[in-house]
Amino acid sequence: MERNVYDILEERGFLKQCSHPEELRDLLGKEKVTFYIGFDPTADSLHIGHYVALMSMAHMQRAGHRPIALLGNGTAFIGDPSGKTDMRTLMSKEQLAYNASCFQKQMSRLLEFGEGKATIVYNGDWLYPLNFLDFMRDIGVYFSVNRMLTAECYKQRMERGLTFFEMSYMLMQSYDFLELNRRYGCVLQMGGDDQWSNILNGADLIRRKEQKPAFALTTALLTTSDGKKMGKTEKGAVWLDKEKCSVYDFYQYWRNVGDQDVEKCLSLLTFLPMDEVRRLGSLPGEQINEAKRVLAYTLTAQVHGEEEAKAAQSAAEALFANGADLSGIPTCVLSSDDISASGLRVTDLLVLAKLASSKSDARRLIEGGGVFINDEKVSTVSDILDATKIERDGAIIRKGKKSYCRIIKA
RNA sequence: GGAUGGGUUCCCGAGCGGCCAAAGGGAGCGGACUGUAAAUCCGUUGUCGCAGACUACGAUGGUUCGAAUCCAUCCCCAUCCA
Repeated sequence: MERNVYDILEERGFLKQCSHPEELRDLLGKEKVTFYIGFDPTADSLHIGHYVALMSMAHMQRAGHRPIALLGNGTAFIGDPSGKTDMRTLMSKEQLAYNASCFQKQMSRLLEFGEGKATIVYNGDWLYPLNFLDFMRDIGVYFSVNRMLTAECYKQRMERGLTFFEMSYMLMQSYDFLELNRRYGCVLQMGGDDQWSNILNGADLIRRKEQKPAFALTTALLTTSDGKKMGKTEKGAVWLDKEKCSVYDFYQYWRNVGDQDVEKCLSLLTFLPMDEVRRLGSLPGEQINEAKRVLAYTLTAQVHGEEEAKAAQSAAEALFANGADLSGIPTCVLSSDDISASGLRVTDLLVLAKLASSKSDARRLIEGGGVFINDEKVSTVSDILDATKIERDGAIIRKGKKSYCRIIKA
């Protein structure tokens, strides 16, 4: 008898809250369960926060259950308000459709799609045609405002203000669950712990309206040991798309996680057996770097493939431990226009290499002594790179200790 | 709809006619120290070839030699009343 996936999720630290733990565990142990997680396609790539959710889906699928990835092109049309303070930006249906297709591509690396396997659905399919009055009569009546306001997530919002839309977001998400229950016999919704009340209410809706069992389960959010959100870089989120976050940067991000966070990352983001995870996580002192290498390599390989991961790893070894292969580090190819426009001034090159956000920024970096070319410190702001250095293998320009870019002539 | 208080740089938050590119904190970046970690200390954080100029304090106009600071209109937000 295989292990119950519920126990696996629990052991790996995914489990946060569950509406009916015993009942759900039993169910997962005895039959193929259809479940779903929703994703709002508000960007053209998934980021690492989504990845935890994908991992939980993958574990479920490996245990024989059937995942549905719901793409919220309907809900995202208005914008998800939870936790956001900034204005929700309105997105066109076309943009949402494009984003959704990007999501789908990235998901297929971890989930197996096909007949009887994982499926992708779009909630716009049923939300766009929805009639407001019907919806209120059929669904709205099941939601008590009093009860909603006692929910923790709304309590916090009460201080800053709450719009009617935010209240109804829960109804829409609950309705999604109901719709999936009817269409696909979906009985479980999973998601990040911040989604708890939305998910729970969906399950309740099914139980009340359909008189059928439905379950809610939330998984841990990726946070650092001091409770901050993980997956942020200077450029924003850690994206899964290598155009938005280079493989090298991706690798480096994990290579540099805090000591306290390695074990958690290994267990949530990789499939390594737990005793190995625990062994790596408890390595003392400097040896913990071994765990970080494993994490960085394994996760990069999962997301970008073995080849890319190897390149990133050897580039990292090359730069930090004087290895040889530099092919994997980010490279900036200069056209002859770039060369004449920049005059090969180091400040301009830093901008071209995306190591500095502006020339002013570049200047500050140089003044602060943080810029090196082929390991020689750039001492003055007005420095110009010798044109012969970008021939052949090019010049390695470095910002600080960890950011590199190879400058090479086209 | 009415009353009151607000909208400031990445975030929080001071400033309330010139000394403001704007205090302080957070976060980021760089340096030192290290283990490509954390903590700590130092520097830095609008743009442009630096001095200097330009663009910025919800939006648009106005008053002033001079506005983030005063006035008008508008838009948004919070609290209370309906």
